[in-house]
Amino acid sequence: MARTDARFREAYNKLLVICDSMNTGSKLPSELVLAGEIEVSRTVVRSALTRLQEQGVIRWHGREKTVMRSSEVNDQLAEEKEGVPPEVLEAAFLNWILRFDVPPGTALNVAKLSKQFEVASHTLQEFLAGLSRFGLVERRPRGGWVLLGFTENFALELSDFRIVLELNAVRHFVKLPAEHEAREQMRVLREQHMSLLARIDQDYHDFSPLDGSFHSCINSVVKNRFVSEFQKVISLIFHYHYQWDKTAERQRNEAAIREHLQLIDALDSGDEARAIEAASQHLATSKQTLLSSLLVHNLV
Amino acid sequence: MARTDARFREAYNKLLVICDSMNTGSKLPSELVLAGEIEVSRTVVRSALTRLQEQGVIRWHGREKTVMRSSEVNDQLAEEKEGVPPEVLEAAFLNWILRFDVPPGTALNVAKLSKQFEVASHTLQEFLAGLSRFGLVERRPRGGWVLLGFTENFALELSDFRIVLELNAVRHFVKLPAEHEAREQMRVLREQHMSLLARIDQDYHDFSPLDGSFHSCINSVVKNRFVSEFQKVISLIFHYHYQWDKTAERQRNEAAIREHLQLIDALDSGDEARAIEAASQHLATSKQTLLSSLLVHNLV
DNA sequence: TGCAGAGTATATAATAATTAAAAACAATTC
DNA sequence: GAATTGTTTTTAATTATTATATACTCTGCA
Repeated sequence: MARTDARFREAYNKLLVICDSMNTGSKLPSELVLAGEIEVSRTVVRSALTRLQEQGVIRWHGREKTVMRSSEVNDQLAEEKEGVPPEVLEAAFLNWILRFDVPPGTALNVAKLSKQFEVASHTLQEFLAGLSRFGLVERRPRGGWVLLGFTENFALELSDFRIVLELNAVRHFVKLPAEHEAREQMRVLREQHMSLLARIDQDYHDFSPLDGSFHSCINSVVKNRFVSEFQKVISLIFHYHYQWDKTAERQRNEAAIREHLQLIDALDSGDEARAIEAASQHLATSKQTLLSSLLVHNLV
Repeated sequence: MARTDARFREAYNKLLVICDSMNTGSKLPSELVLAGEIEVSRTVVRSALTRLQEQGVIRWHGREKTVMRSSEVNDQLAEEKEGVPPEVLEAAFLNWILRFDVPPGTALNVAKLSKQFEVASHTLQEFLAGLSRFGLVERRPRGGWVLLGFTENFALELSDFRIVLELNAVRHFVKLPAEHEAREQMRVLREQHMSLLARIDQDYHDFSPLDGSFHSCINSVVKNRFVSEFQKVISLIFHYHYQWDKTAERQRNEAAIREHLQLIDALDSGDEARAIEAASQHLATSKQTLLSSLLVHNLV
């Protein structure tokens, strides 16, 4: 077999529905109209029509396509489930590495991984090629891939890069007018931080999503495809690691909230130097947390 | 045929040489030793040995491999040429886009392009997957790729990102001790700039490589895999565009040299604010040049 | 018995071949 | 002559095949 005929099956079933919606004896529209309706090419419509004629649902002669009977349940062709979208694959892959603590230097087996993540092997191949741009995996001379990160160095460089990007975002942020959307959002975030701080003893687990919203709000002011692409990977990695290292989670989160509030105030004041100072402070803490979580993990 | 047997052919030819270096009647070493010597797996050695026996060059029985005759010219198997290394592919691809002015939105045909660049189609596939991380190409829903850049927006975002990275590098650079390798290099670059400035009227073409060395010297102080990866693409794109826009090249280059010298002095002084100021100035000019070169080109 | 090397089986990844789908083109009908 | 259908060509996704790598078993000798 070559590729699957999922597209054909889907088109066939949709055509059945169209036939049912019409009275027996009436004529179907032209191939082009049907193709437009089902959103496939004429070729697929034609092969579906051929099958319909074989099944006796229609009589097809020249440009006359007459509906002969309404469809039955077993006329339907079984449709296969859709493939996994790339973002899900990315999350699943990173999750796998972090959760099962896959060591750096591990050889990645494309065939095995593609089964594990339930994607076509060439999809995974492409995904790895993309990741190799981030230095997370590397192609071996004659076939195969190796996982390079998360070494301490990788975490260090990632953190440093994050700091560069986020300080840049802060510089943009302080220059925004008060009525800007992001400023609005930040005021809401400020309230949420205050609220969480008041009930930190019980609800310190709620910090992780708040942290995510906070940082993505800051970064949202930089409209840059390169930055966004990186931000996606960075936030995933930080997110997973935070979930991981449970030591002193309450204190850690409380301290982070206070740092966030300081930064929010600084951003509000429009004082760039102060904002950079507050952001640097917080990002340095974040970096330290990531590194120590790696260290703790490697000791286990 | 499936994959090429280049590896086998190479091994076979190397084995012929080894046989020739021994006297007729003497015994070859073990399979494992031969494999180690030729740097292939035992499997390949064994299939080569089988072929050698078929050709009557050796007699092989159990662990006895006796050399029967010395090789003739037509015993040699023709070896195919090596594939294209990935950096060359990257350069060739960008070159193609920029030189032939491939418009944004162009559908990329993997089969055709892989022939054009003389690489395996899956090599190109992987390469495109990598580029998609930079937002230069995009996968279409059902197969195929589209070229997204170089639109004006792409150039803008690229320039902005470059500015972020390079200002960060400058911040690192000013903190370096006087005896640091990069400082040393910068002193040499300063001389080269002065020298070129003196003979700018004739030799203004020589600026492009000097510009490349200058910027890569600055960026070399940031040891970060993410930064380096981006820098590679960025410098390629800027390089190509500069070669392109020939309007006022002499004046443009002279002005750039003066800006470089200002930045070198500022870096030398260790005054961060001054260095950032000089770098911003130069990078802004650079950005403008890139944008106007795009504009000029689109008018043609 | 231990071990070095030979033989065998299985796994993996690169590529060719195949096929579904799309698009381009030509022919036909109203 | 416009719309529609029939046919051919092109394209890329996926499978099948094969070269290569590796893991494992077997054998002969010290």
